Amino acid sequence: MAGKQPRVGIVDVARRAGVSVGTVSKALNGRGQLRDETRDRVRAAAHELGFVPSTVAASLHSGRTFTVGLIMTDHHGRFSLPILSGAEDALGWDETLAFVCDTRDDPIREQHYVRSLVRRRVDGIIVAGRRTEPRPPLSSTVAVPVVYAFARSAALADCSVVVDEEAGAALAVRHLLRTGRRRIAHVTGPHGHASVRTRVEGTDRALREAGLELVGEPWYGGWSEVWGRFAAAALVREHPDVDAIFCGSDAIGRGVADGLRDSGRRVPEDIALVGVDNWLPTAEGCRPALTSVDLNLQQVGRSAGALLLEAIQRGTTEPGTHTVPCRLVVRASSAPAGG
Amino acid sequence: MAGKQPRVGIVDVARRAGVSVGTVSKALNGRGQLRDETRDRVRAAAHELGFVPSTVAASLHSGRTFTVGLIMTDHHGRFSLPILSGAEDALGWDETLAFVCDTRDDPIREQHYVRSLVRRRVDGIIVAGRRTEPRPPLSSTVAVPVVYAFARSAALADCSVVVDEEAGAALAVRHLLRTGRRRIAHVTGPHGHASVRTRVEGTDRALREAGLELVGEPWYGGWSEVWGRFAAAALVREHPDVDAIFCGSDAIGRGVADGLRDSGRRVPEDIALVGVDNWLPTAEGCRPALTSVDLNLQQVGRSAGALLLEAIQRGTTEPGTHTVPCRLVVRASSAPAGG
DNA sequence: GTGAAAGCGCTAACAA
DNA sequence: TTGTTAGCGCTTTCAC
Repeated sequence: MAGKQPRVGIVDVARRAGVSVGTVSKALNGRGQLRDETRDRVRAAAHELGFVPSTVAASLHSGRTFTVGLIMTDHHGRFSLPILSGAEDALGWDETLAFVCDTRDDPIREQHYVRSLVRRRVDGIIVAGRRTEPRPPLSSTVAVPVVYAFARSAALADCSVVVDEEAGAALAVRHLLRTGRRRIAHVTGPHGHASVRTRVEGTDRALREAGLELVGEPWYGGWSEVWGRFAAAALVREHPDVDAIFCGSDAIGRGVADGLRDSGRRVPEDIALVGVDNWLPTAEGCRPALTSVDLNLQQVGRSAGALLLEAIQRGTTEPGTHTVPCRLVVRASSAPAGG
Repeated sequence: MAGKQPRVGIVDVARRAGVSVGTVSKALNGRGQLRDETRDRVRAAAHELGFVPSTVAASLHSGRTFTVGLIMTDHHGRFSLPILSGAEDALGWDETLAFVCDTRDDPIREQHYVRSLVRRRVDGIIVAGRRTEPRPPLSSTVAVPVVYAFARSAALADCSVVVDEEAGAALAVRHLLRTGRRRIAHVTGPHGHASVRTRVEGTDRALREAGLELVGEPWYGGWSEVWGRFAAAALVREHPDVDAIFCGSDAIGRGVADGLRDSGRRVPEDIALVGVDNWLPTAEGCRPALTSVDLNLQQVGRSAGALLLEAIQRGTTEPGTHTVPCRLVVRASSAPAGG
């Protein structure tokens, strides 16, 4: 449909309403002093003509486009979509629209996108990471406010919003302790990942605070279910008395659940489980449903959006790393042993 | 960082290079006839000043923004992100950027987004569905080309790109037949879903072509693993001689796999399994890994992008429903019984 | 209360 | 080969 019929512009509306373009502008934007009658007449004319004002023209004048860029690096959007959704909440989804750019892990592509965004005069950029290691900042020549979300910028003066994973891990462990578990093990992802190390720290701290320590060493491996299954089997062989396992991700947790069942252990009766991510397809598909640490990504997005908005309005970002807490979502996998 | 230092514009470059703005424009866009020396001098000046041309100003003049809108209705992006990625390929990701709008299933919100997109003068809009039932078209007053992807528009004259799910189902069934299965059952989602009915048709057709028919009736239920587990148990009780199950989704397939194992059946030795979606977390997490019908969503996006591009350039869309074939991804769950 | 006119940053037709 | 100028569609002083 449609396409080439010449668009109706403000002058058409003006002609139709029998006023000047200036008046139309004022009428439609509710600015200036106009007689009600005039305002109504203009509105009517605009409506009849199906006039849709062009923000690109307005932007040219105001310097603001009410547009932001979202650089994402996780093609599936598991992290970046919740962040986008939160950012929209903060920026006003009915005001500000987001260009979504999937870098596909290509730095060249990322650079292109950034240039593209700046050329389009976005008001700001949110850079959403997929891993939590600090990431190289965008070229400092980008004359637009930037907020990093989930993965902070390696430049500490940049504005970043991250998840408090250390506290999240502690949350999980304290929950297990509260439900009566004492012999807690930890099966997690690759030692090379910052997330993994941070979560180990949180785990250790919570246990230490309770005068306990981890059963065995953390089991480092991959993020996959396969790894979880394997680790579970090995773990119960090595530590038959373990009564809870904190898993570094929901996928691992799910694998562990299956592995335990294969080994003849019941979840949660014999062994309680907690995962991380609260990714519904996995956590809820798990048997039994998996208690999980939610990373609050939407909240990360909201904070990032709010900080960006401030930066846009004040002209400068609140520098430093801002932290969002985790949230525990309790499901069947961690019911008290006595329950 | 940055923010308020007055932006460098084309006039600054002109002054710096000692030429007029027209010359700068020509030099930077490679248009007109310029001495090489001049062109270089301008480029140098632009570079030194960190000049980034504003596409918003250019758009005002050209009428094109090199920008499209992507309306999505699946918050997690499982369908729309691959579509976006394909669309970018077709539209040229380095040329055209996409505003991504998650309607959150709210028609009001959708309408707002559409108005917002039109105000921003996007060159076109892609509407990505989450289910395959024809969806209500955008208001016909939208004076911008629109292509519907995955879910076609209820208005047949609109331009839509959909997946050939009927053929996809037939593909799955023929694969099972080819690997020596004869007693094939079908466990699928809610009968109310168009996808479900279409896949049943494809299943029936492929069986009929082989002179066979479905074992029992299709098992309609939900899209969940829970349903798959339940159905598997009931199915083997009712039809102990079944040797293959075509599942309406990977989640169902995974549930079925678990249910069969619980019932003491081996996959694929006793019973082969095929799912739909080829969603890696599920298909590859499945034990054994699940053979699956890939919906080729990226290809859907590519087609949608290409059609949109044509529409933008020619000023009108290729009307009608365009179809993209499925693709079978073979994994362990459907290995020949004899293998 | 309303209109006229000067831009916003860039492009392109026309002059020089 | 380069400069001048008239817009693109809108906002906003400043006159009337």
